Amino acid sequence: MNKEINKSYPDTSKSLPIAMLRAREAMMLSFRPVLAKHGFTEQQWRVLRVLGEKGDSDAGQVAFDACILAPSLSRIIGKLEKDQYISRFVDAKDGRRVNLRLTNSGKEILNKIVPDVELIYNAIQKRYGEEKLSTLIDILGEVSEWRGR
Amino acid sequence: MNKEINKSYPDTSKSLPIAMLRAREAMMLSFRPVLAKHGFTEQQWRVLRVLGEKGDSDAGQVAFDACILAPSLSRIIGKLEKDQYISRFVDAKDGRRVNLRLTNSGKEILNKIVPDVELIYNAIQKRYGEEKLSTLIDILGEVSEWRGR
DNA sequence: CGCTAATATTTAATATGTTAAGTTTTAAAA
DNA sequence: TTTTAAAACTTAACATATTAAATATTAGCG
Repeated sequence: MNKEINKSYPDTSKSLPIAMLRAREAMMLSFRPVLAKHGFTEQQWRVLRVLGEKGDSDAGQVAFDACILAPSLSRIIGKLEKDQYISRFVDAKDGRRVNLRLTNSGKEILNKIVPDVELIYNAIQKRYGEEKLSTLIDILGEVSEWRGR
Repeated sequence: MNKEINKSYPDTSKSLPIAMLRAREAMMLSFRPVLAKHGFTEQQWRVLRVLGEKGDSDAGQVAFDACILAPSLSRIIGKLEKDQYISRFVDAKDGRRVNLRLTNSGKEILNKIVPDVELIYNAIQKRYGEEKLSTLIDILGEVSEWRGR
């Protein structure tokens, strides 16, 4: 009887945003404990990773790469700097920009965590196959280009 | 020169969690303003949608369907109830459970927002094609089954 | 039936997400 | 060059995310 009433509403199981949220959450349930073991949140970890991968970057670039909004990033780098994992200094050529750099301590912890994270990722890859995951990443990449209407 | 140093780190562009975050964010940039226009956040909207689709449900079910953790849901339904979009009452058979129901006001606003949201979704579908998006949702569904290690 | 474990939800504390407004610095126009 | 607009961050305010602990209720067991 409720079926009749609700027939007109769209099916959330076909909602792309929710589907992505669900899938992401399933994976993070594996990753988060590993990061927490080392005392980092998911977002703090993304900042460290991005700096490790791309080297010194300004805050705007890190925000984009780590997919974190500027206001959030400000707080996050504040804490990471306080804890001595990164250093922060204004750009010499453009006083508006803030450059970020991993400290030695930051590099060390990064090298310590990466293997644990890779372990999980490899398990996921073994479970679903490289091809399927590669297809997934490709389509996600395309959808990331969406710039509304 | 930085390339040498960073060669050992994994490539975030191949990180599934980040890829999903990015793609999701691209779509939400279109959806959020529509919801904001009606005074709802993304999460509040998911709760309304789920109740509209599945009818009366207990909080635990809504939490699962809307992919929102219980503590967050508690506050969200607190606000939605205060604003008269949903009603909340303890289950008659199990005093631990809280049942949620859309009010008439909630159904009205739902019917008002759904078309706007569908409009955007249709544009996305036209842009990428049903087949590709269907493939995407399928793979996301599989990955959602991950119960890691 | 009474005790203990398990469930469903809520509260609390800290961190991040989101939008708007504020600062400082740079770029561009008049 | 002076004024003005834009850019890059930061701060602020409110909402949500995450984990842990507290509450209340039900289920199971002896």
